[in-house]
Amino acid sequence: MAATIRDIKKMTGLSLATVSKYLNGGNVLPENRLAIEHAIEVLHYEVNEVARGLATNKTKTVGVLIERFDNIFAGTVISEIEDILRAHDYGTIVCDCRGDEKLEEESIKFLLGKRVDGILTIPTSRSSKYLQAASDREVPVVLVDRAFEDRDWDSVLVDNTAASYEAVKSLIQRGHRKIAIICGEDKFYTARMRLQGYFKAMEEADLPIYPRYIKRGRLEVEHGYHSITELLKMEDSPTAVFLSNYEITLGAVIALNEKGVRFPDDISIIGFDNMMLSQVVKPNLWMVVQPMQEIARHAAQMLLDRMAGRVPETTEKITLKTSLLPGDSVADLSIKP
Amino acid sequence: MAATIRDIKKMTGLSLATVSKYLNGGNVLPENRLAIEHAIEVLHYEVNEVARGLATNKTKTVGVLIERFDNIFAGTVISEIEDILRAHDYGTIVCDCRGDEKLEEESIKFLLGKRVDGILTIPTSRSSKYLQAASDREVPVVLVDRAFEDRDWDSVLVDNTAASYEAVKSLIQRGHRKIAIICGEDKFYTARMRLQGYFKAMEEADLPIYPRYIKRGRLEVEHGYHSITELLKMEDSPTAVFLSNYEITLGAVIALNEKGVRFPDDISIIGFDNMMLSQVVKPNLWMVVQPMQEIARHAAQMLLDRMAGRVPETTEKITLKTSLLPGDSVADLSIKP
DNA sequence: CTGAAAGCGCTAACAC
DNA sequence: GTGTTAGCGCTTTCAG
Repeated sequence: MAATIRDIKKMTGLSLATVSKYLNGGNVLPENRLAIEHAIEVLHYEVNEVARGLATNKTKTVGVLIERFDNIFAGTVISEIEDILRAHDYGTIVCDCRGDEKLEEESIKFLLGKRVDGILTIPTSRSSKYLQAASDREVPVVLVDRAFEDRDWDSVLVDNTAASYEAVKSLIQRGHRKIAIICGEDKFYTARMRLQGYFKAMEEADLPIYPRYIKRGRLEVEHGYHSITELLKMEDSPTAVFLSNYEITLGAVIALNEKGVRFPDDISIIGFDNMMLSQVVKPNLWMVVQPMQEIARHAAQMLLDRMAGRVPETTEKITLKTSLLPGDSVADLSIKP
Repeated sequence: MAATIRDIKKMTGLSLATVSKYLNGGNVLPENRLAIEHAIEVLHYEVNEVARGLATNKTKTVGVLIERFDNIFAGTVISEIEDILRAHDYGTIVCDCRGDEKLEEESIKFLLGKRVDGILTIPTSRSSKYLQAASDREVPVVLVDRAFEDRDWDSVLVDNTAASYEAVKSLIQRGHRKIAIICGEDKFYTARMRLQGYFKAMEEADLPIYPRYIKRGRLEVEHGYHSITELLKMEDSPTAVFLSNYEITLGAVIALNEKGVRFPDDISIIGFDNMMLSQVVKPNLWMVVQPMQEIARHAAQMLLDRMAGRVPETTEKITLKTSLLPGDSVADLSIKP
């Protein structure tokens, strides 16, 4: 059996309180300090975090709830978050809900049952109701990437509207007028924002908005694949398509490759979220890139602050900027009118 | 404050033992059962897993330690593992060590400090020494994807030698004789095994093995990029290259694209690990594909068994088979001699 | 089947 | 600065 604080009490002749105090960084006479350190060494003592958790009502673990793991955005962000939290001695318990709203709600309950000290989540549901349980127990929650409209929460987001606006604008500047967008369902915050950016850019340039050029659907490879296929089949095909999410981008590229449709010769495209993909594909893709590390850093820090009791008057919303990575997947129509 | 077992004791007039027994699925008089259930409902009672953990010396959490998260293989496997474990009421605490052996050892200590009931790991280090601490405390460990030669551990692997053998053999069958391999450093179990498969296929076909065609290096995009660049620069360039890992594949494809080297016209390639990539790239890549879901399922189940005390006489090693996904990235040299 | 009581390993008053 | 003591919320003997 592992050594306990009592064993080191016996070995040193000190009291539990003194040992505990040492363990928690309190002041102890130098000689006692040495004695304790010696005993710890000899007995291979290590704090039992569970017992400490029961006594302090803190588990030093945080829950991370996301849609799925095998996703470049989530993977990178979590990787970074985990590192930061561990450096602060927090463990990271992960759950993925696979886009299932019911599972998402259950996962919160699950994490709460594990008594996590805080929760970081990239929401799937449209409503924040599933977070109520955490809120009820005063477990701090920080939203990552997506927000809710039914209630404000502490969150770290990117300016999705601007991201999309700039991408579409750069298409317009290169002479494109028939521009399509393949995006997510309206239930996703990010999808709505990105569509808004599209509208803004089109309106600003006085370009007509055709509903047939707006392809809403699930944020999956299939949606990108089928939507771009449909766009290509139209009599009045767009000259450019904005692929407003990673999976969509992947699906669209696969479809173009399969059909032998060349970009930018036959159609121009701008993708989303994965710098690496931009280079793997030939010609290199124009890409909207999110500052994943920064997102992670801010989110982790915000949660750390909340857990430490540093709570601002109102909810805090941090919005970061995306960048637009140029490639060779957009034709410049303005030079040969 | 959240309701405790004592509150429901008060409300029902029953004893702690009875309530506890109910909570743990024991037999209780129907009327008492009802009373307890009512109290639970009213008080919003939920078991405090931390207190339970202290009493039972089980935390119902497992630690997962991997090299990195933003990696298709690890991401997919963990996603699956987490799902299975959660269904059994286990939480998953993740750590990534970023390929740092020291961090890897510390992470085990960290997980042990969190009192996980078991550990699942894709090792980074060459020696299993870092797992000793877990072993000492009799915390079950299951290795995923990579094994050690210094000691046997329970593990779920794939037959890497066969995977590689088949890939290289399929190149040979298509008339290739000058075949290169870009692989990982010898310190990685998987790298050694994959190289062995290459040797086996070459020897079997009586083909000479040139050291200059064997490019060992870090399992990163850069290694793939630079190695294929060097191979192309040789006077006596290989006609085919086996890219024995996902990052290497990515790097090689990027390099080929950048330099305008066409495959399979200028060089044939077979990649590794990501079906999606196979389709994103044009022409479609030949790919060695690992059964990630199966790996995850077996690993999770094995750990669940160990934690439940089902321990076999000797260590258990499960070896799964990979498959070879055909594409258009390999030229058939045998038809135009 | 139920109850009383001890204890898991640690923290946190509170006295000294 | 140190020791005593009383819990944290639950499980688990052992009687009844």
